Amino acid sequence: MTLRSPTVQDSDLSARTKIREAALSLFGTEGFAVSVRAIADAAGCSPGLVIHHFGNKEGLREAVDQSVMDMLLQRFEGISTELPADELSRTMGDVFSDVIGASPVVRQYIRRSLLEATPVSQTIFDELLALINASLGQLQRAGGLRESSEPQWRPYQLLFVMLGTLLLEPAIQNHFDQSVYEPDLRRVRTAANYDLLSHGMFRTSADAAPKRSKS
Amino acid sequence: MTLRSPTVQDSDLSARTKIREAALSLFGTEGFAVSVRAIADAAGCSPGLVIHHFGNKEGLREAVDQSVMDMLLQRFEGISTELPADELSRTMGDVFSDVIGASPVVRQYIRRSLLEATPVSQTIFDELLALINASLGQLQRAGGLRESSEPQWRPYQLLFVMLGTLLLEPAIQNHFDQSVYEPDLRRVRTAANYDLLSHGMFRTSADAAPKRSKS
DNA sequence: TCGTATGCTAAACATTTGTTCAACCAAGCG
DNA sequence: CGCTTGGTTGAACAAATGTTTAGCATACGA
Repeated sequence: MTLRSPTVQDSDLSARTKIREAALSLFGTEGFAVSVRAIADAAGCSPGLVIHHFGNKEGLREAVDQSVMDMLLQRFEGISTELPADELSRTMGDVFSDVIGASPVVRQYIRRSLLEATPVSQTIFDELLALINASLGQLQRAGGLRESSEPQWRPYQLLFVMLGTLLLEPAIQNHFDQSVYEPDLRRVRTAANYDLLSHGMFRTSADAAPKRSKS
Repeated sequence: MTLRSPTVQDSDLSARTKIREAALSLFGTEGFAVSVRAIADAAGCSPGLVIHHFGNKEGLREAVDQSVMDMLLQRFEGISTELPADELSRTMGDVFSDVIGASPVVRQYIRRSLLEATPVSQTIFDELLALINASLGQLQRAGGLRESSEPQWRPYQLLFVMLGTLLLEPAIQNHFDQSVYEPDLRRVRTAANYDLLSHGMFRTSADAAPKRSKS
């Protein structure tokens, strides 16, 4: 503890990081109930070192949460919502898919976090919602949104469509040969989402018989 | 325990059921890592009895899974997809919300199951997908669906919209005063979903300037 | 009535859990 | 060189875990 730069938490060189990443992976696949010994094995060190670095198991969880959050927030920084409206609505899904779905390990961890009521899950959720609301707001101002009697649910609907594949990935994956996060599949999914968000999927009577008189 | 009908597995009267329901609740809230002793306490019996009735902890999990599946499949039986097309598209969300979201305990258990890769989760998912595909097929035949270049993703999109609130309930709930599964909120959500599925939410250039020439 | 199967418990068992502790090693520095 | 400091380990510990076992009560059939 003699010379540490006051900018970040501490020396994040080798073993500490390796433990944290092993924990990220194992928490995601096995849940928080996974043993410290299993994490230590995966990191190639002794169980004692895990405790030495993170105080206790809960401290390790907080460190993992923090690292995931940092990564996500940093990626969010790079997203500009200052795009032309039609561009924005078309690329929103792509950006989301990139930011959230990049690494399988992170995907799994986020998935597991989102259904428990941990602080990090709430933060991720709120952050995503804020991003969506910013985009929707800009779209609204640019006249890129249909009017609706119940607009309050739109951010959530958008979130559902964009997070659906992430949340249900384990079940969905069984219906596909290649990973549903392959670039190819992601592209057609984004296109399908854009189509849904632009026109819906039900054909209404107004659509079926396109007349001029009905608004 | 004198007269038991040989139709079902065994005497399902009191203690066994109480253990199973306690496990259903605790698995949902705490995860499968919850201790047998905690389950026994919640059921008001000894830990030994849990093992006596279900063999081991894994057997208890299977029994809980089975009971949830039975309940869901039984409710699915009651759903008729033989409705007029416009009626079907309008009530689909309601039915789903009723069937899946009825009990908070079951909701939480399903949520936890769907994110993990257990057999029961796959069955629930496939069952939901089959139900949706049946509805979509009927809608398609009745001409109630828009044509799309990527129709393969529609069942999943529908699933995402309908399951989104269930999957993200813990995070969403923090943004609302009353339960998001209150009848009132469920109604406006269903309406909002119907609106989204019917018309989308983005205003396309075709919408903005309604001309006759463009297909 | 006896015998016996069943629902159930309390205590004990072996294993696994998170955590602690004493010691060791390597590196930096006087 | 000696001395300190921090990363690291292996063994140990207390608590919690899933499970087993012996025994108890009760109810039913013979």
